[in-house]
Amino acid sequence: MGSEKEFLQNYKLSDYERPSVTADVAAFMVSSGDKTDYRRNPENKLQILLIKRGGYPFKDMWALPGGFLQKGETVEECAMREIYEETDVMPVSIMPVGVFSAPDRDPRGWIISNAYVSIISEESVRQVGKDDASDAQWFSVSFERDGDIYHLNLTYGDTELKAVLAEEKSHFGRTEFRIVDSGRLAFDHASIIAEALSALRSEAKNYDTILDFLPEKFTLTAFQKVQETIMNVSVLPANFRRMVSSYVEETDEYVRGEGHRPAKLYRRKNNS
Amino acid sequence: MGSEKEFLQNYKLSDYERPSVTADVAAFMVSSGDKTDYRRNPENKLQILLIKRGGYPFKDMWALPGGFLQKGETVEECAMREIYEETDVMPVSIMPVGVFSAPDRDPRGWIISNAYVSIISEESVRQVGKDDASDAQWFSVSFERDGDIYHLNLTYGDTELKAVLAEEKSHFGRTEFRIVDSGRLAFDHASIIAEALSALRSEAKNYDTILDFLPEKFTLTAFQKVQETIMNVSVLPANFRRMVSSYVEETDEYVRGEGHRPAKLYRRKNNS
DNA sequence: CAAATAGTGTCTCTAAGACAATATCAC
DNA sequence: GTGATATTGTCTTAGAGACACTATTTG
Repeated sequence: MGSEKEFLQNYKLSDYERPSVTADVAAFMVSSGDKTDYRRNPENKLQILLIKRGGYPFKDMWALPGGFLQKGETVEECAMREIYEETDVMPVSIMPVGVFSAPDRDPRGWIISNAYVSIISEESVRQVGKDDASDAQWFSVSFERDGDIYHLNLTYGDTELKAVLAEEKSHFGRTEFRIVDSGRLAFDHASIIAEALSALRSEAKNYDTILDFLPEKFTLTAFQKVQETIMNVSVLPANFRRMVSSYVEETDEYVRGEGHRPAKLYRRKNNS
Repeated sequence: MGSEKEFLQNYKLSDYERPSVTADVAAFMVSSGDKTDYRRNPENKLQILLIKRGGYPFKDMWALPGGFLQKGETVEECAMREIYEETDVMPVSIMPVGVFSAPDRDPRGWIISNAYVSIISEESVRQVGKDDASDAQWFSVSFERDGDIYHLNLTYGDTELKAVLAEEKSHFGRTEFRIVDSGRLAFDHASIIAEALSALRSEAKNYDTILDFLPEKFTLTAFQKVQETIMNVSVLPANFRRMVSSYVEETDEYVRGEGHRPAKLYRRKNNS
């Protein structure tokens, strides 16, 4: 053991070239739209946080929030820090999507990206407030399959980003995507977003994952709408209630004044 | 666009310190043990490939195969290359497990590891042949839960590595493990192996994943034994057959001379 | 024949899907 | 009352688990 100490004292990491390492985060939120009818419930939208790039390369194009790994932090911490810096919200949960390390993926040089999905509850963002002049904006997401081709459409106000991707390979329940048209998204971020969505959808079968999107107290209909928005499916309310019954517990509060029967508020049951 | 070109010509990645990046691979194989009884089928064992370290740090301790990312390759390619260099076998499939980037995980300095699970079919390794004097050996794996504590036991001949881990947090179907006792495994590899096993088990519910462990032609009993070995469960043969029936198709060959009714060989059906 | 595995048929049980019916509110 | 959502109950169906039974081989 003495000689291991000795070895380490003299050790110098060799001068092989090293890559720069970044963490990029696809941060998703499910937002309830505005009420159009006093008694009809609003539609939900899946949204993703994008940042308008201020400098080269890809100046004025939209990109995922992210940044370089700093010494002394883990990659997860870096990812959480980037989201916190952009939104003032600490994400509830974060999930690795994959490593993007194609040698030519960044025109500035050898930079590999660790991609994460993060889930942010609408309530926390609402409290912080959105700045319309900011370079960080929430885009509505649609991701549709059309044969072997996938269309990823991201919209915020008049800004529409339309990326086209092709299914590359599918392994372990997740799919890799090749960019056909990056649709004004910076770097390879179109494929990162596609894989992040694919990962999110395959996880969203798990009700615990969905619960991370919700505030502390919620109605079962809100719970259901969030899952339907993420998964892009629909379930009969009666069956949904039965299936989540072991994940939630009643409170004695109700949501009133909605123009229809008030809904009981539930909270997450934190058992197994 | 002219000015982006100009920007890139003058761009130099800033002199922030960069980490070294490695890929480490938990390569698993399911081996059929030796026959003890002329008519009884042999037991199966789940095995993992470990390398005895020749130099410091952790000299003479066992570690996962892995190595530094080289310029011009992706992290996946690096992981596959490392396995190929150690076994002469190109893995059928490879799955990301996570990024291990705790600042103090490697005494040599700032080195982050991208961990992968890889699945190797016994047949391909048999053909290449094993070298008993080699520093690369297949260890039998047992990973048992005991309350909040997990015991990871790896054995090869007289060599027994006994690591103890604690469940750190469980998110998205996967669990993170904190090392209580590394059991003579180098670096943080005990926790990488634990997480790799946890990831493998959660994927092994998918029959396609299991099929990657098998040779081209196999009996349904072999198929079942491999799944039972990985998942550490048991299923009634009748039900297993029914459940995999859509994944396989018959050949007209049989395995004879086993002291009991010959089993039909099947092959993977490559549909949907 | 004995011992072992290979393979088939069928009953049961459970969880998900379908759907009908009732409850309760704001206007 | 009307129109909307909230909530409950029950029938149906698909798939997994249990288990009894038959088939086929080698020593």
